[in-house]
Amino acid sequence: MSHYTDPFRGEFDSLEEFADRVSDVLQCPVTIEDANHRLIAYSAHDDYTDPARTATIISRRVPEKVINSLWKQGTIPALLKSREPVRVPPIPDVGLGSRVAVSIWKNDEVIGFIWVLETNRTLSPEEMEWLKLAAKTAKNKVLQLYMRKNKKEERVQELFWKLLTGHIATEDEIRAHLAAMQIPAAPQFAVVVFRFAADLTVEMERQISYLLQTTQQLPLLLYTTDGRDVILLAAPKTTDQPLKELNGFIESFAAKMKERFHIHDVQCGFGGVYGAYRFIEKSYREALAVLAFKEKFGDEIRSVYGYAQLGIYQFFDFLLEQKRQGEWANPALEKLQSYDRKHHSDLVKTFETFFDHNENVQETADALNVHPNTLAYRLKRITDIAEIDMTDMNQKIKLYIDIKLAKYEARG
Amino acid sequence: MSHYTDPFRGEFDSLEEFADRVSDVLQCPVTIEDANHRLIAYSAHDDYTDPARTATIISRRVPEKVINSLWKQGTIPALLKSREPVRVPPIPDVGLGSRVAVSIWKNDEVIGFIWVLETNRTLSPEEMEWLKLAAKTAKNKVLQLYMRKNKKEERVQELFWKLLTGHIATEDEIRAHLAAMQIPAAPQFAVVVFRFAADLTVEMERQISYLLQTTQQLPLLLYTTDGRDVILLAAPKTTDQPLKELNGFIESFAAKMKERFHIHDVQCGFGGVYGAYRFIEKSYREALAVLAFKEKFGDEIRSVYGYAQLGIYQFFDFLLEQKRQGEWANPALEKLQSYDRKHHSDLVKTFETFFDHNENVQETADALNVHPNTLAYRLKRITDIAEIDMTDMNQKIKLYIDIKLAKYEARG
DNA sequence: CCGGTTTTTGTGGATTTCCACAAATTAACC
DNA sequence: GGTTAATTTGTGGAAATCCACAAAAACCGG
Repeated sequence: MSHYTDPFRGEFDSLEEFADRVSDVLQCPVTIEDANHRLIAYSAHDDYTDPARTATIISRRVPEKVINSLWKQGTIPALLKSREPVRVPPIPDVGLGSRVAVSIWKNDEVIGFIWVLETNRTLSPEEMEWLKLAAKTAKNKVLQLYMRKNKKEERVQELFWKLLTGHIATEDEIRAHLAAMQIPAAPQFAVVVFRFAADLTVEMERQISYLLQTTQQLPLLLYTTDGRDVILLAAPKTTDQPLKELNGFIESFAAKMKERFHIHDVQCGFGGVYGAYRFIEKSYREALAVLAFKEKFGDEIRSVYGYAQLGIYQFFDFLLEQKRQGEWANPALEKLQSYDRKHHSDLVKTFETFFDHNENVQETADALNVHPNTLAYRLKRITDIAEIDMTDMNQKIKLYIDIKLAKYEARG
Repeated sequence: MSHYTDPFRGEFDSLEEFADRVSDVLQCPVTIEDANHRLIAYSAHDDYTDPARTATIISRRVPEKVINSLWKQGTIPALLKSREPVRVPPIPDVGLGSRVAVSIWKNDEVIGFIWVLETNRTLSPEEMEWLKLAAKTAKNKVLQLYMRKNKKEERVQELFWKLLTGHIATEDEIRAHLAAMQIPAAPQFAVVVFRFAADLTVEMERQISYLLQTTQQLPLLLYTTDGRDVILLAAPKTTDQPLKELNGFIESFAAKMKERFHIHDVQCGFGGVYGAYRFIEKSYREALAVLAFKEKFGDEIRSVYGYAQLGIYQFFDFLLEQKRQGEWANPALEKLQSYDRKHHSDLVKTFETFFDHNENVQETADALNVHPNTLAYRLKRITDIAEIDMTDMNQKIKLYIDIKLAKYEARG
């Protein structure tokens, strides 16, 4: 094929026009997406599209489950690796018919995709080459869009930082700014922070951004990064169980980071869920607090992400301060500790573990590798030595808190 | 009988001498006690005494169990009412042989007792009259002792107040003062405060003092009063389970106040058990804190006396302060509360009660008058509405604390 | 007042806890 | 090194919890 026969020569006013042209050439419906699978353009005069394409056009983004399938099935990894068109077998589960795709490149980076739906025909090898050519031709247009988006993105990030640091005071002012940036209002939201093992590289940032953009579990209003942190403003859809939603999102995000990009070691915390924008700063501080605690109490609160689930740790900073200045003694704990030292026993740890496991005898015994009766014996011993009443939740709680607080202090 | 034949005429150098004289006249062992059953004097040249008397002389006070028997059996009440001698049948349980007793009066107040042990004889009516006369004669001598004791008592009380208010700084200085007042050293102690319904009357003060003086459950180093408070420095004998000892003492004190003097409505609190005198002030403050909490959380901590048993309430003042200045929100609690308001339900109370009863299903269901399954249902409801995980002690504790804290704030 | 939802109570059975007692093992102290 | 005390493990039966399912009863919005 020579460039003399290039069917995509000439000027195109818009990407829509270009999509139509490609569609004309290949006699198939065509969709153009950016690197994050957001719809950029699509060919209009098609008689047939599959459900996946319809959904993509309606919501202006590829449905997440479709993206997931394409990842699992290997199409997207292939597109990210090679500039060659890739044929995608149908995936009826997600309403995806047979299609051919190619990635759009700028230097070494993929900045978009062209999808061709093979409705009632199969592309010939020559047509596949044309498609490749189309991808090259699309590059500049897509890039312009990219630049515009990036500019906007920068302004949005600046706004986000102002919110995170509490530099915009009134609710109305915040609303005005957000509206100006086309950021939709949300009845409630929380700041989510992902913290990686090391400072983010450009490559990682792209991968993260990709994951976040393609996530549809819950709307993400704002996004920025800071050193090794990725900071989001997430808006749970239900007022009913927002925490559940956030937890689900975080776990799936972490799972995907691992699966697709082999990045482990992602910590995460999110602050309180609030309904007024002026609490963004607070939610951010809380998210950071969660991360700080996770560093100190790694084991205990591994599966905790939300500030609300931090439970008693929420006021540990206060308590510690109190403990340090005042004479905060817990004779019960001291007695147990001195007993442990003297008899090389593990009463404190036993009690702590017992509570860590929700006072469940079986679980605790397993965790400590002892017989349930041993546990019972030790607990009875604790009641005697520490003079605490195991039927009095109040006293038990106090001891538990003091144990954890001592740990916190030691690691402080 | 005329006063011409008064066998107790003349001067006596000491009460010992007088006791011997009475013993000579009545041909029986004689013991003289003050109003609080402390030994003042006893006749020396007796061939036989019963175990109760021996014990009294050895420890310079009547054993508590003997006093208890004499109260139960009616002797002491009788002596406190009438100036007539009273015959006491033997009480073998406490080693008490048959005896005759008479009270020593000053105006309308009993200031002491004379006990005559009927070893191998029974006093004749005439001898009973002599005994009555002896009581009259003893009055002045006993009174002198009383005055001296009161003077000393005043100085001791002054010292106690200095300790309670932290006006003596160094440990050595405190030790010196206590030694000068003949107050024995103790390895550990706590400040105990009894609070009565109204300001103490002279009469009540005497009764309280009587009870405290005759208590031998644990040594009381210092004693004073303040409005409706009686303040003690108590020294538990065992370092092992001092709290148990203190609790026992308090409960028996309250029981006796009720039984013997029909005084109910005695609140009590005691501070931490410390080993250094400079902590007396702290222990006192803690005791007062316990009483303050008991006023607000009457039901919940009815059976709590010790600061150590206050558990989480210990840091409630502090938390409340935080809550009031910062924005301390618990979305979980708020959701529950709003649900309760909307549906006229009792989820918050249910959870609170559940924890008050140590997460015991049966007990809680009884306390709330509902079926155990109802309780289970409500708890499940709570997990959904408040989005808290009932298998996570940490979150449960946080909610519990916030519930109690809200209560505390409301009553603050 | 009706129809659907929420709440309460009931039943039964598998599982767990609780308790008391005892044997076996370990630690501690002359 | 031997003896006592402390700790761990085992056994068995009564009691309590947990769970699923279902029938009442109460509540609510139209």
